[in-house]
Amino acid sequence: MPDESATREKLVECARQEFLEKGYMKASLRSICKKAGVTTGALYFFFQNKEDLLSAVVGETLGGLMELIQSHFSKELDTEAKMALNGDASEDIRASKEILHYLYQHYDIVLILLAKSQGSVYETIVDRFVDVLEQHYDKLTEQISAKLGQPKPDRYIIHWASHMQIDAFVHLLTHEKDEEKALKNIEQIVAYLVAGWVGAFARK
Amino acid sequence: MPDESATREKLVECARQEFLEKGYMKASLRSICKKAGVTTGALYFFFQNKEDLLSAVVGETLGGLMELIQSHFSKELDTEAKMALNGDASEDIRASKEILHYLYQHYDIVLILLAKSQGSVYETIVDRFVDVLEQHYDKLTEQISAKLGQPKPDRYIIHWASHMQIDAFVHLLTHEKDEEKALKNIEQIVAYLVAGWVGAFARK
Amino acid sequence: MPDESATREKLVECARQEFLEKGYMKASLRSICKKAGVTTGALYFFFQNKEDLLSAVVGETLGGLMELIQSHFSKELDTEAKMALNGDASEDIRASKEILHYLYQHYDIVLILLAKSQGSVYETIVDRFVDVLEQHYDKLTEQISAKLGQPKPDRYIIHWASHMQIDAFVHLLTHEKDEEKALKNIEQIVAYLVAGWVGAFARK
Amino acid sequence: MPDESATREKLVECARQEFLEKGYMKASLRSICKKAGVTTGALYFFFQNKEDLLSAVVGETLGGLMELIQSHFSKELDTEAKMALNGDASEDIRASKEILHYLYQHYDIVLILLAKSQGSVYETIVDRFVDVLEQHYDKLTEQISAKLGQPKPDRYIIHWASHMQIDAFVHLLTHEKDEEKALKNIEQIVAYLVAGWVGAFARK
DNA sequence: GATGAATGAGTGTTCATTCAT
DNA sequence: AATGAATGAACACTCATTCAT
Repeated sequence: MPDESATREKLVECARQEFLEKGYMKASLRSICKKAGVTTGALYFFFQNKEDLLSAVVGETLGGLMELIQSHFSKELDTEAKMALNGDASEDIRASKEILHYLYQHYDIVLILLAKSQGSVYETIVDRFVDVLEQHYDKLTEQISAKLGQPKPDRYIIHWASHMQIDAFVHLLTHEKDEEKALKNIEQIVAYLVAGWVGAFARK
Repeated sequence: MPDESATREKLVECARQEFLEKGYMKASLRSICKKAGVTTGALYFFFQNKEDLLSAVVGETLGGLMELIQSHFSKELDTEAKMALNGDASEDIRASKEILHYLYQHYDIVLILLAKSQGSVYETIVDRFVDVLEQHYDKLTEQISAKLGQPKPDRYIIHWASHMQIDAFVHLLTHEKDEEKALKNIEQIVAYLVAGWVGAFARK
Repeated sequence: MPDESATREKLVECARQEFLEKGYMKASLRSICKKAGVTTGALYFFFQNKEDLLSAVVGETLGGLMELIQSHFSKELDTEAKMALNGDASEDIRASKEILHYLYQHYDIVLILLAKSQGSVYETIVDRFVDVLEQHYDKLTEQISAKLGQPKPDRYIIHWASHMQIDAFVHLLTHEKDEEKALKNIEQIVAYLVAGWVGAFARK
Repeated sequence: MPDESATREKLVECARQEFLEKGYMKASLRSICKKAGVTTGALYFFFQNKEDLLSAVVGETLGGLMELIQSHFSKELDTEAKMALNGDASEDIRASKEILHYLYQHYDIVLILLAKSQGSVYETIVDRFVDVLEQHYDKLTEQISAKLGQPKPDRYIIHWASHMQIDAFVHLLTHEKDEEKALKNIEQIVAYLVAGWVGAFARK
């Protein structure tokens, strides 16, 4: 929004391609500039350094994604707990599809974030997503265990399951380029994960 | 086995440390040689290039691991199918623990393989593990679906679940340094995963 | 006098800080403009180049200093020669204090000139001060040697002693931030230097 | 002594020229390598960085000079004090000539050290020389003042006079390329400085 | 078996300066 | 009077790799 410079936009666009192709570390600023038809000096007029350029590529999308995830996983838990007890995964599926849609709308950038950002500040971004989910599931299992009169799953298993859920998105993205097919698959994945939670309670 | 040169071994050992510390891409051959107290020429006498050195570090352990996994997931499926139908996960747990034990015995190298090999041939190693599991589960679900008279889960969900299972190991390894604790956690994970399979069948 | 632009003044002010902090060579025009809140284009509207900017910072003060020195060392020499012969250094001390006061009033700029101008036209400024003194002492020693009937000190020693006198100011400035203390020290320095001249005559 | 590589020596030699010509900061490693007919990689095989290269150029000579100065100014002071009281500067002259000879034998390098090292670790090297002299003169004036029954000159004036003495060497070196002429001049300089000390005592 | 030396292309980054608007 | 954009050359430094000895 704030910037309308054509050169800047061309740089961001070429950087996106380069990061996607080679990953952050192997990406070459020279190569990006060459593609964009400018000199390195021009790049450094718009961006402070390599990492800042990555942020420019990724920032907006990341912000939106973070918001989306938080909005889904920071809601009132009561309804969700009840649905979970009834084995109703419809809400989970709806949320997952919404997120998935966002991911596919920003396909390249999300891929850079999740799989090509090694060596940058974003290399641990997955962990931050996991954190959000983990807090959500911590509270949710708390409620469910209270209602069931059964012990809550281990901290570790909650963390792990949150991780798995994020990994499920990553996997979809990296293995299925077509959004429609991905949307079909996500339903089954959610079914698997929901059933997994059942196992997590039963076991304990 | 084939090599008994002290220099070679020192190089491999120092390379292991360097790869573990910095990851494959950021690892410096110079730095490895310095630690080993030899010159780069010596390194290039024993190894063809950087990647070959990584193979020397990782090869044996990887081979053993591949064998172990294959031995577990290429057996006769009949018994396993029956156990699965009875909800008996004891065999799965036993197998998982055996693999986990192997992973912890070769902790550093496995970590390099699974989390520090980006930029090398091994960056897709996880996929090869997944392949083995996928083939196994493909056949297993075939049998189970036949016995249940229910449709088999999708190809994708089989692939994905296999991936999740491998990721579970990766997660354990990277989040839990202590083998004993990891062994406790794996039980719950297996419970979760087994329950997940149930969900995968039910859905379809 | 000639310029009243607020931007120009801000630039000169910020340049002064930067030059003082980093020295001429390491000073960055970018950094100066940033501090001043303008772009490099603005700087180049007012100044031709980096050196011209330094001149703007330093020019007026340098001019005043040059005048002051010249006014002190281009006077009639007769009286001074007589005082010197009587061992009376009071006039020298007075002059030195007046110059020193000027230096401390323009502390930053003088410091830039004397110690931070390497790489610019002013890196040899000390030599120009020395020239003035040298001419003065050349004539003065001429008179004194005539009156004493003793040979004049060597050209070199006259040049050197002039240099020492300038260096004395530089040293004071760089080692003593407080003007009052500097004023006390200068008396002893003058005593040292005057006595030195005696030695210069005696020797020859 | 320790190194006999022709390339290394050529690099050191070319670096000496470059540092002398442009000063440390403006010296370009590229340019040095070009002159030496090697690539930058070769330079970095022998030296850790730009500063290390400067050390290689300057180190030995600096070590020798430091020793020489220390050997002259760390001796027993008793004789010197007596000579000073008798106005006998012959020993001072002898020492100064010996040092001066050393300086002229290593003309280029000394010049680099004293006048071209700004931006490197050596930019404050003069201060270290001054320190040695200052300590020497502190003790010497102590003895002399005791014998004279007169107060010792100020700390500041001792520091300053030490500085002047070093500056005298710097001045000679930078203004007189011919050692023989320099040797003649030094006698008069010493006479001036010795007389100056007399003034320093008288004043106080 | 291993060294010491060297290559050559590459890295991200900074700089004073220019100029159309 | 000043901006925003861009140049182009330079910088110190690092890398995997090679090879004569």
